[in-house]
Amino acid sequence: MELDERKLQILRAIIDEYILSANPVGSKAIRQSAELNWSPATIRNEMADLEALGYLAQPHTSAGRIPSDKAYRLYVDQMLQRAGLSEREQAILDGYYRSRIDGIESVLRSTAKALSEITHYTAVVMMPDMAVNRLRHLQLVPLSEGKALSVIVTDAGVARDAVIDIPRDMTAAELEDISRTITQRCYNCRMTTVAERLVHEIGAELQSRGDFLKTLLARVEENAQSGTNMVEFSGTRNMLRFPEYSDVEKATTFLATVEQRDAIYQMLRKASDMEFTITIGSENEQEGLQDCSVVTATYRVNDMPFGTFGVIGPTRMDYNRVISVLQGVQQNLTSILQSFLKED
Amino acid sequence: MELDERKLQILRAIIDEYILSANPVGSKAIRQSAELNWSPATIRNEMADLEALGYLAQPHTSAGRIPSDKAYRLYVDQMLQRAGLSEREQAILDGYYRSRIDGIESVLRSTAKALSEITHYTAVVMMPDMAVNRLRHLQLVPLSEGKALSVIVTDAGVARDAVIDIPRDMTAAELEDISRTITQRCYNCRMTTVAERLVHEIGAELQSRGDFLKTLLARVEENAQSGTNMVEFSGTRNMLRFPEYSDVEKATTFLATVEQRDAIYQMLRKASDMEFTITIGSENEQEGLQDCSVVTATYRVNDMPFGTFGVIGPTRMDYNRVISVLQGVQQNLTSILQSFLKED
DNA sequence: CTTTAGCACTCTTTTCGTTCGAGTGCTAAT
DNA sequence: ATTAGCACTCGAACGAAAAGAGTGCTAAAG
Repeated sequence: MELDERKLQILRAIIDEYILSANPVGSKAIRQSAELNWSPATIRNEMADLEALGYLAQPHTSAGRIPSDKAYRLYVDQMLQRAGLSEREQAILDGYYRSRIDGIESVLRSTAKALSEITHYTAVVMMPDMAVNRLRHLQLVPLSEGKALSVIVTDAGVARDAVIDIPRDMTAAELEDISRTITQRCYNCRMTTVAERLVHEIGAELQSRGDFLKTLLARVEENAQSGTNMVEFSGTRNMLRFPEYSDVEKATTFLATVEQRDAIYQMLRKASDMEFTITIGSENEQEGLQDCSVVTATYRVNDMPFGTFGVIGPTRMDYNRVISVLQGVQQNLTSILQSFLKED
Repeated sequence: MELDERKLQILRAIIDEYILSANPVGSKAIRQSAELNWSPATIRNEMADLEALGYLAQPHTSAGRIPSDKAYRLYVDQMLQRAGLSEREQAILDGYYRSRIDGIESVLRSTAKALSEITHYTAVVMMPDMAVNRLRHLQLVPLSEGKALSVIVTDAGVARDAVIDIPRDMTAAELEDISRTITQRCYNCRMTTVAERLVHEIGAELQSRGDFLKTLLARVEENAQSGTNMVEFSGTRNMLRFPEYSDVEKATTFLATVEQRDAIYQMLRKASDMEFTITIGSENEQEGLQDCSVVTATYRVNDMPFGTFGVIGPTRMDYNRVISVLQGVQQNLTSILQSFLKED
């Protein structure tokens, strides 16, 4: 049995309708909503076939059909219709971008908020991954005896800080000296290579402080990739509006999954090779997202993939709109970040 | 009609029971659970009195009584029994504090997580308010033509950064120069006075860049108090577990209120005068928290109030435990921060 | 005068059977 | 190959009845 044109049309109509209503859709409903001119009986026959092929499922004998994950997969692979941002959507986005913007992270946070407001799903953004960026400045600021704050600034305009231990006899001047030396020597090095370079080139120069430098490097590296707080959510509560989460139990597991930021971060990292990804229901490895779909987009600066953001919603999410919105936001985001960071 | 000893005992028993069960409590239930030796009839009479006095309410004629906000107020004012952290609770807290700690903000985030795990309510922490802190370092790092990143470090070990516009002809050396000058001149000034001082003392020195300095100052000031992301929540989903939020509608409004971070931030700021505050139900000004109670504690470093954290839960929260936990956490937090930042 | 046993009453919650309706699969006619 | 017709299935909605929890009041007991 093959998927002929009619079966596809019917399947599509069912998916469209189900996305809209969240209710199992029957043969009559389809005919009306999609203006298909076959009789309900014919449609029923086709639906039985589609079920046998695994594209549809029936919650119980006397209910309509709901699309399976396999159906959504087909839908997004073959039936997607991309559009741009609507005027209203662009306006919302602009609104967020017009407000105080004081760095990449705040742009990204605003992006998350806009995304969740526009789509009414849960939005998630990954903060830029420092590993691919280049060092612009390292500053060690003395705090108290034995403690200092290390601040790293990258070419992407991202700063990260951490309290570190320093030898008790280290002076402010010495810290300043180390800061300057490292900054000069490693200027424009990728964060991943700062450590090597330091060991090779500076070792001799600052030899007396070898031990300290080693721990410092370890901290810098750790700091650069620190996964905590590397992912920001917005609109998690939107999920509660959907009938699939009217059961508080389900809503709670969803929120628990999301509060587990690490897992989501890993997911986005994996997605960061691809310009777009769509992961449907059971395709999600992450436990607790099996009833969700995740759509991601990766933004770039100077043609380097920079970070990933996305939308999480029920499997019956409006893929057309979500993909359109993500694409639009991706463009907006790219151009804003570009204006921050144009190569000089 | 007065509140004699018996009425108080009964009221207390009702509150204790209601906190535990969330169900209206009747005259029999009380007698059993609290081992009060009056007959149900007597207790009923007293309950009628307590209702007349406004301490109890009846959802409907044939139900038990539930405590009013007024009752909780009496309860927390007169009947609170503080205890320390239990061993289990201290262990949870230690667990969070043992993990990567790379600065005040991460300590605070861990605190929020621990608090929500320990209490099973929603925890909230306010990030330290820079206004009271002193400048340790200001660094301007060039990013691209016309853009730089300004980084401020305070004596509290907190760094804030913002992308700023700079004159197109400004060189890296000049930026470095300005950074050094400001750092030297304003070292250990309160953030609130940095602006003044700059205008008075440095104006002459860096006069040619007067305009730039003015905008820079404005940005610094704005940056120091920037309210965004100044408050961190943990365990908002815990609220869904409580029967008072089994209605998805209510849960949604709660989450919406919380996602409105500004309002909560203002609330915590107001609470930051007091070592502890307890705000019960309708006492909350914030719309959407009328069915919640908020308990806050303020942590100090070097005897300066530094920031505030707290717990949000249903009005029938376990005030005894929450206050005990907050007190314990406050002590732990104070000693950790002190170790970071001891005056030198 | 206070306390308590007893009881009728109220109001919600639960249960259970019935009906209703949406949708199906099959059969037979077109 | 398509479609009209029809019997059948099964959840959702409804409603009456029963159960249950708790009260307020009255009158008796301490």
